[in-house]
Amino acid sequence: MSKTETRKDEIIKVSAKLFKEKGYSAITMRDIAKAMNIKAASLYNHIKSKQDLLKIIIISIAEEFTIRMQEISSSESTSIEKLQKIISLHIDIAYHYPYRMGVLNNDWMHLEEELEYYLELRNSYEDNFRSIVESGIESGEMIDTNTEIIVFSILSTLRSLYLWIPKKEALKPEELTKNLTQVLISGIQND
Amino acid sequence: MSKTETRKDEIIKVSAKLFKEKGYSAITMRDIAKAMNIKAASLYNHIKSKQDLLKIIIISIAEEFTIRMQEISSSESTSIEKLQKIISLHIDIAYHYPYRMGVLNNDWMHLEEELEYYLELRNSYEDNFRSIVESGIESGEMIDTNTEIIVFSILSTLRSLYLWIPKKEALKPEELTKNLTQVLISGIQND
DNA sequence: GTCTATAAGCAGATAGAC
DNA sequence: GTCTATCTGCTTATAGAC
Repeated sequence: MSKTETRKDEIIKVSAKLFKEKGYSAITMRDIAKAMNIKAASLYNHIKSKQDLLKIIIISIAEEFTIRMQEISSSESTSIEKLQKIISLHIDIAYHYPYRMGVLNNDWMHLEEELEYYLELRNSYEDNFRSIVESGIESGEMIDTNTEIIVFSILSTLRSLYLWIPKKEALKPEELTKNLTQVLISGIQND
Repeated sequence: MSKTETRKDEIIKVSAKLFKEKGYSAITMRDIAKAMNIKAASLYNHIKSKQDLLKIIIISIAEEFTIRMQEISSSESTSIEKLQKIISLHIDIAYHYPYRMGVLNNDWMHLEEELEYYLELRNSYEDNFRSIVESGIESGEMIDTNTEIIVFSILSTLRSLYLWIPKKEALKPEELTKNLTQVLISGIQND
């Protein structure tokens, strides 16, 4: 990342925030321009198209998830430890890019040329996640229930973090990681 | 519910499916008409406006959630039992109205006149949920961790069920209820 | 209940001046 | 780098024929 924020970076930041709030389709180039106090035509001096904005916002973050998941997957750890690292990964990204996370979750289907590539990234991510859970069940670290339910349940929570993190400014990332790990892995019931 | 499905019911059903797939803003009246093999103008013989469709889809299901949550909240049960009933409630609605659930989750912000009412329903629902968890912690049934994290984590999973239920036709609702309850309440780690 | 025709406005994007 | 002016096509919705 360069030290100075370019005009293009600023446009991407503002767009991500607006897309997250109302969705890609509901936001117009005039909305983005207005939020930056310029005219819509001026945006095209910095970006190619509205679709170009969506691509930049989604693909960068999807690639980061996939790469870091690959690192976790191939690390020397127990399955439970890998799960803890996945939780940390999601919390880290949600803290840094809450708006992009929202766009990734809700507007990926509006990608045009990059849709197929995005789906490959997502499949790679989910396959790694599934393998980790399967290994955990085989090794006896995790309960022997339906793998898909475990993957679905944990991923649903992690993918929704972007909605929740900006609201609770009181909770530090370390605190959140600790508590969420406990809830997701050990459950909420007292023995 | 009447026995015969009216043309209006059919329009609502088709709209919910399309809205769920691409979002309210991305779907045009022409898209809905085309999916029904009629012209867009004909839709207006049955419904007032596009916004009217959104209102019907979202408010009906939001009211059902709030009413049934109220019943659970005021029932004579332990907190853990109430949580099990909430899980069943979400699975039940997600099985019956997967498309509406998607629209409720992702397009509520496009409600116009009914937005405030929707937010009241949602707040009522979440307040009841929070109270149940707080009671569970006080009574010692649940671990004494951050209430908001427990509420957020479970609700995130339950609200995403609509994405997942149509995919796994093999899993019966009873089976899903049993497994999901175990994962959400007891966790996934073996002792 | 569906159609054609059309109104009135808004969308993304470009050209060219400054 | 931003502006004004503008093109072209699409949007929701209505009027009125059948």
